[in-house]
Amino acid sequence: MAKASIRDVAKVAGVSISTVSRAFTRPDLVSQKTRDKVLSAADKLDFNISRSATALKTGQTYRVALLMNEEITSWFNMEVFAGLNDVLHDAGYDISLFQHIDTAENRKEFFTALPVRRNVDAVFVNSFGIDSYEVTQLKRVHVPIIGINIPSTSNFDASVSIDDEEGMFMATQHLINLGHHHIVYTCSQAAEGIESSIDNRGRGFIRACKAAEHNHDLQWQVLSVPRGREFADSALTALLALDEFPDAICCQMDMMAIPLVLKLERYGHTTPRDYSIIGFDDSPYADTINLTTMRQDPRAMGRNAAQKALKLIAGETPGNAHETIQPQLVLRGSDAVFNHAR
Amino acid sequence: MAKASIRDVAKVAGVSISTVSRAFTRPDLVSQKTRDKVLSAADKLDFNISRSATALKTGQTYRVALLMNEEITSWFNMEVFAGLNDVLHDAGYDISLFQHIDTAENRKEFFTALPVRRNVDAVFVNSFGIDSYEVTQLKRVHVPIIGINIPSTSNFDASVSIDDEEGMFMATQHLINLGHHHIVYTCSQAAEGIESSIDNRGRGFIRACKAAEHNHDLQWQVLSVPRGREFADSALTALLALDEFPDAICCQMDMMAIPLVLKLERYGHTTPRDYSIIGFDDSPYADTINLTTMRQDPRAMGRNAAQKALKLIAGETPGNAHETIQPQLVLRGSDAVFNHAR
DNA sequence: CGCCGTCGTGACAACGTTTGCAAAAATGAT
DNA sequence: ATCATTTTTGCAAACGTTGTCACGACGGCG
Repeated sequence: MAKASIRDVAKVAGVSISTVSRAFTRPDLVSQKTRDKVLSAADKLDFNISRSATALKTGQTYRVALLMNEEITSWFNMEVFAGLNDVLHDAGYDISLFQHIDTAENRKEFFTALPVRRNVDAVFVNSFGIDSYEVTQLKRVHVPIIGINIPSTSNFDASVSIDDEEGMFMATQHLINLGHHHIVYTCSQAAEGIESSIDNRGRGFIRACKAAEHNHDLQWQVLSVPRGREFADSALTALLALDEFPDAICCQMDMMAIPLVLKLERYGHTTPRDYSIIGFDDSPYADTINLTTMRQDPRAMGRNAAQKALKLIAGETPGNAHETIQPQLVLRGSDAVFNHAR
Repeated sequence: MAKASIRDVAKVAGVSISTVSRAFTRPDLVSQKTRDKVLSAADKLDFNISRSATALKTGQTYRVALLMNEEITSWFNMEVFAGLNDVLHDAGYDISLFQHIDTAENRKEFFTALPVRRNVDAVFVNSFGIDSYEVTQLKRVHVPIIGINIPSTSNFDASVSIDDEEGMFMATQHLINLGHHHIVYTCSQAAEGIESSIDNRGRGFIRACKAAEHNHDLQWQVLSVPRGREFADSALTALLALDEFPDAICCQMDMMAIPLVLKLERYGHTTPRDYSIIGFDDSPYADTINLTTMRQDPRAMGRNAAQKALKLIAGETPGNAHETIQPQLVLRGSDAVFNHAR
């Protein structure tokens, strides 16, 4: 009862096991009448097709792996996951998450043992840098590899990324156009050795500032604080320690910008009255606190990546395998034309 | 090359397939020398044990299902997921998420077809009410069912829940003890037909108020707004429309409290100067905005549930199958003794 | 020197599906 | 009716493992 197989169903329905199999996987190939018999027998016996057996026979596991480095519950990661799930769930796929790629040890172990090998049909690498040895190892799983926000995607079968540098360039330019003279970029330090695509944002900031400093009377600087739980507080302290408080702040991400806005308020710095601030992500609460920010849509990226994966699994080549998406400036209330009167 | 089987490895290593199998699953049973031969052959051939084949043979799928109703990326759900993953990943299990249980249609389909049947070793039901028909159906998967924050858990094999009613009772009592006279409870309306454990919080609020209204000069009311994206804004509007602004607000959840604190500020209501407010969850940013709240630890709940599941899968009975956890009052800065002078 | 226990290994039969091939049944045209 | 199609069905051989059983080698013991 608890474990009926296709054989039992066949017996009860009075047909062969092939017919039962077809009734489930290729219903168009069996007559209406037989299908009904099979289905009701299956219902009676609490039967469903076993995915494991199917996987064994067909070679398709109907699983994919999502590798991630950062905190598993981060807003961005979960949206990507949801996007993948939107597409893959309907296609009959399950997604296994691998978060245990955080420490150097765990990484090493993961890329040596490759536990996903022969157990997934595709691998998604989400938002962390990976060195050439790791890429080489990963290739040994012999399934499509899709990168999401990965610095160097050239080695993967497909990828979708945000244009981090261009996005921050635009954000910075917006601040400059508003007439600000003293802009600081706050970011948390890059992890040792591991390059992340988020680090490109700083480059965009610097490029925009350098491009503008000839024409404008512009003072700019980068404030890099240690990564970890307290990075927003560290940034706050550093900001307040500055000789002169800036008239604009450009944040590496909303998770930096949001606490900053809230806490600076307590020190008498109100936006947009006293300074402009811009975030990056358009994450939850950005809207609530009226934060101007660069929007990226990680869920859409997930869906996009999933579609590419499905194509690759089917043996086709997706149209534009490597896609770069431009983030969009979302104007809200945390920026304003710089008041020269001050 | 891309798909070596245990047979190929056996050939290269010059041993039988049984030995290869044992080298992986019961390494203690094969000699050091043979194991090395096998492992190096496996490495050469890019081989890993196929989970599907193992699952087929052993009857264990090494997968579990996590059913959820609410928005997949909600903080709470993701923390629960992370907690499950903490324990289950190490035990060799993968977690498949089922979010497509949102509309009545999808629910019906899910509980009729039971796609998880024969494909998982356990089912977790996370934070949504489920009617008796659905429970009956779910039982037909014939694997352990573990509830997480489910109103009536009696039908499950195990469960872990927050004591929502008692938690909100405590929160309300705290507000009353602070001397507040006019307390409103803001919540989003319960979904039609589907009872959620979160709805118990309202009962705790009412109970605390009723218990206190004889001794204190207490005025209280429940403000229930339509569910959906805009619920915090609706609550804000309703609050401002009140004849008299309350001196204390009790929120069903942090996601209600946080926007309220931020937006009320703009209307000149500052906490704790003008009113006290208390949340429920201790979600991200609660700390940033200094919100006093009832903390629950969903990640720990996930781990707890996972351990129970592992026991059940192994055929044992977990110690206390049904556990209720008390949330804790986290005192921060959004509450104060009511200033009678006002 | 024979007996027994232990250890390491191999043979082989499952586990529950899918699928190519061929046979049987139903349908249509004459 | 007959024959030519087309639709529906059954047979049987995989797919890649695990686990039971049995066999040989080895060492200790009487």
